[in-house]
Amino acid sequence: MARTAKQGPTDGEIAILQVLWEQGPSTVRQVHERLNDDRETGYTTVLKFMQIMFEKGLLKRDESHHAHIYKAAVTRKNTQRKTITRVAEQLFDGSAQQLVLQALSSKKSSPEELAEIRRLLDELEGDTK
Amino acid sequence: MARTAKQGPTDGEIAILQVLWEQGPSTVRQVHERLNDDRETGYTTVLKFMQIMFEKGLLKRDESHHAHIYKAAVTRKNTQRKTITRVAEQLFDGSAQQLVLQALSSKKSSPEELAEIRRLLDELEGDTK
DNA sequence: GCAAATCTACGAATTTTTTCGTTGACATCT
DNA sequence: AGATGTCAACGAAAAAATTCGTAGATTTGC
Repeated sequence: MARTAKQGPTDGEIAILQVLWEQGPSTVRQVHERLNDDRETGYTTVLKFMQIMFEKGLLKRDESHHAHIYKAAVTRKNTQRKTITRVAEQLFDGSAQQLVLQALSSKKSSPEELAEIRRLLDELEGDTK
Repeated sequence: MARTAKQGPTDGEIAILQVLWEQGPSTVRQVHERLNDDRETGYTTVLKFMQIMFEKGLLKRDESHHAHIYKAAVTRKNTQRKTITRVAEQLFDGSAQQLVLQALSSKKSSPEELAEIRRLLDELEGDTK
C-alpha cells in the first residue's frame, strides 16, 4: 500500500546478507551454521532463501564447485543508505536530519561517539561553506 | 528468521498511522481519502487494514458513532524510536551512532540543520560531563 | 417512510515471505 | 565399486501481508 519506496530486502534476507558481509563469500552451509548461532533454521530454508535472493539479484554465486559459493551482490553501505532513506520517508517526513536527531536523543552516546559525530559535522560544514 | 526484534508495523500500516498522526482521529473514509492522494487503494482494503490494526492494538476506536472513529494507539515518536533501534541492530551492529554517521554523510544537510544537530550534541555532552 | 448513500463485518482470493521434505546428483572414503 | 555424506533443485505448504467483493445495518435526504 504505502510502499513508499521499492521494498528493500526483508529481515530474513538481511540476516543472510549480514553473514555474507561479515565472512565474505560462503557456501549455504557456512551461512547456515553462522546463522544458527542466533536462531535455529533448517538448512534447506537457508538454501531456499539464498536461491531466491540469487534470483532477485541480491546475491551472486559461483557454481563451478559442487557446493556453490554465494556472495552479496549489494553492498552493506548501500543497503544502509537505502534503508535510512526509506525510514526517513516513512517516519520522518523525508528528513534524514530529523531521523538523526531522534537517533541521537534516544540512544545514549559516549563522549567519544559524540566527538566523532562532531568531527563529521565539521567536515560537512566545510563543504557547505 | 532474523526477526532481530519483534517486527513493528508493516509499511502499509505505517502509511495509515502516518495519516492518523497527521490529522488526528479519523474515520476510515477520511484515512482512505487522504491515502489516495498518493496511491489508489480500495476503501475496503483500508477498512480491513484498520480493523486488523485495531485487533493488533495498533489503533483504538470509538464505536459510538455509526462511522467508527479510529486513532493511533502508538505514538509517532515511539514508533520512530523502535524503528531506529531495529534498523541499527540489523544493519549497524546495534550502534545508533553508526547509523547517525551514515545518515549524515549520505544526505546533504543545510547549515541550519547541521547547526541544530550541533546544538543537540552540546546538550548531550552536557549530560555526560 | 423510502430510496440512496455510507459504513461495518465477513469471507475469500492474491501475493509475498518463510519453512521444509524429498529426490537425485555429486563427492569422499574405503 | 559401493556405502556414506553433502549438496542443489524442486515442489509444496504454512504464515503473513495485502486486496477486494458482497451483504446487511445505519444514516441521510427527500
